[in-house]
Amino acid sequence: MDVLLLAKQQILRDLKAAIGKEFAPSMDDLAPAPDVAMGDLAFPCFAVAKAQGKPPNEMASEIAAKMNPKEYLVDIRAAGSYVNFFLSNQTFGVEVVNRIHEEGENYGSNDIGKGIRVLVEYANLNTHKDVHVGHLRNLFLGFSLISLLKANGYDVIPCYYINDLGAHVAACLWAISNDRGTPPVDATERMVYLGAKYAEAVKTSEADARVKEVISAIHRDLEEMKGPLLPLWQETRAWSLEYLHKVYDELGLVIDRKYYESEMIKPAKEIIDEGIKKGVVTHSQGAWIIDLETEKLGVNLLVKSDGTLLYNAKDLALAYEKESDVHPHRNLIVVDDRQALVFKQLFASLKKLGHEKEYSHISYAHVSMKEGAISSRKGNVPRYEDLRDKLLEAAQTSTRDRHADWTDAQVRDVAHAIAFTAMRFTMLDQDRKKALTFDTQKALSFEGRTGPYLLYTYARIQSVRKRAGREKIKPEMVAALKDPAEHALLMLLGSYPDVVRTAAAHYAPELLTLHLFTLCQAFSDLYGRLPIVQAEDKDVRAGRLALCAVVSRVLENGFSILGMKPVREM
RNA sequence: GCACUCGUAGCUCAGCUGGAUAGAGCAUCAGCUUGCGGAGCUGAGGGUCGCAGGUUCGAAUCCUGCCGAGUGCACCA
Repeated sequence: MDVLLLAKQQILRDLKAAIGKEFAPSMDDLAPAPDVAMGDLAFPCFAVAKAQGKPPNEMASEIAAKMNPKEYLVDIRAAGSYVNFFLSNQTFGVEVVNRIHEEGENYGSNDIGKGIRVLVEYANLNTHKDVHVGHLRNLFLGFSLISLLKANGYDVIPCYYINDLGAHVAACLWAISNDRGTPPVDATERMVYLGAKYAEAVKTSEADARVKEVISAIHRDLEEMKGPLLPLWQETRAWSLEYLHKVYDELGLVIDRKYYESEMIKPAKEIIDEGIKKGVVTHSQGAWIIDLETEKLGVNLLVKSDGTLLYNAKDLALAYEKESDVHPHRNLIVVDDRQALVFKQLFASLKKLGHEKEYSHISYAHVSMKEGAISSRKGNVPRYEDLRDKLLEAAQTSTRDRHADWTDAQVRDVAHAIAFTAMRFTMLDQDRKKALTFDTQKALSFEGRTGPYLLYTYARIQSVRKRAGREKIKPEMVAALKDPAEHALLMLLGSYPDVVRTAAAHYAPELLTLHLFTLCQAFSDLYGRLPIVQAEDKDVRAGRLALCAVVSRVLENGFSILGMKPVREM
């Protein structure tokens, strides 16, 4: 049970007793106080004052005078038009620390989503294309949403949908088939090669309509699984999938089900045929469409006039496949916001076809590099691997500088954790609807509000605990703590379950990164000013060590949701 | 032109469904180490919350209009 929630319930009960029956308590009535010195939770008296025809500040004094601090509360004070409540370290603090100590890795989890199956589609990369930094936002966002939903008790099934057969593949194969050179063997070089060939094909076909015709014919052949380039498709597809899986593994992504666009062609055609019979799919300008003008969504173009299927058509099939495979209560699709209209069209089209299920497009804005825009048509695309290697190198250098005595393996492991944490944190620590500017210099600096800062704080805590020796943790000793920094820490620890809840409800992992950062700042404040192992008072020392243990635990739990791996030393 | 998203400090961003003096990181300046890890901590300067109305006891937050930026709008994915 969430201790903060219990405390809020108590305050609302007490408020009702003090105000009277006309007051209908709601969790929204309690706001956080602006400053720890003013209290922990605040009740604004404006509404009640108005109802009783009294000035709000008088109302606040009156209510405060009627209330007595007990149970979770240590003090109640009127301040202006607010009644401020101070939570007690003796009761609230001890209980929070006890809960964390007892629940361990489950602290922060709840079962709100029990029995609700959610299918999360993400990591929809393409074959025959390289992975670049923009994709990372999708991968990390998807991963953290999956673990957030799991932490809230949902039955989560992650899947990906890979486009292994589309116009881009046909174009790429055309360029390769014209290439007299020998394709590279190295996995990375192969991806760069495929990307270059694709860019070449786009350039040529834009200038020459005949080339466009040839590529279109290749596409038609592939859809029917025939033609001279089929073996090349199979081979290059295998290169790509091998590479993509290497990336997914490296990033620790979880994927339970795998869908491929090449498998959607047949079912898509069947759905279209059925749609034609129903009169939902109609012929227009040589193409097959679903008219969504009445929904103000334009037209959903399914089949091009050259007879090949568009991505929109195959998405219809995917929806049917996912439904029959998994029977989810809710579908989340993590795709960037440029496809917002496409998804609105998809959902409206499904509805017209009689497929009414719950779908949400979890959109996010694009990633740009501070150094310049990302464009797949240009050669300056920041490749995922290039960024990763740059980060790894920087992390190795700084780790080596700090630990001349470490083995190469030690340095490598820690540098790996630091580099990947830096990447993940940067990609997640922002509202997903806002365009993200990835600043390599900033990411490499590892200072301030960054993943490495959180890791560093965690490592310092481990160091303190190691120094303290193997002492039994005594949660009840936090009752002895008097400093505002210690109290602030208890509040942050107590509100962690609420953050896990809210972050999942809003599909907003940045609420979690923010909370963890704030927790680290609060700990650093305490660490800088107050002795822990060397505290003179035995109880205070035990209380602070208990705090170290539970802060450490909450950081681990948060890291785990975000996919960040803490290190004990760095 | 229409639609969606965004406009908060020099820069990058918080500010959850309206609540007290709008916060953090970076950058700038000034400090802190014979102390548990300085990838840290403390302090200072820096804001007409794009603009104008409206709703409300109360608006960065909700509504309307305008301005600006990004993205999308039939054969790319």
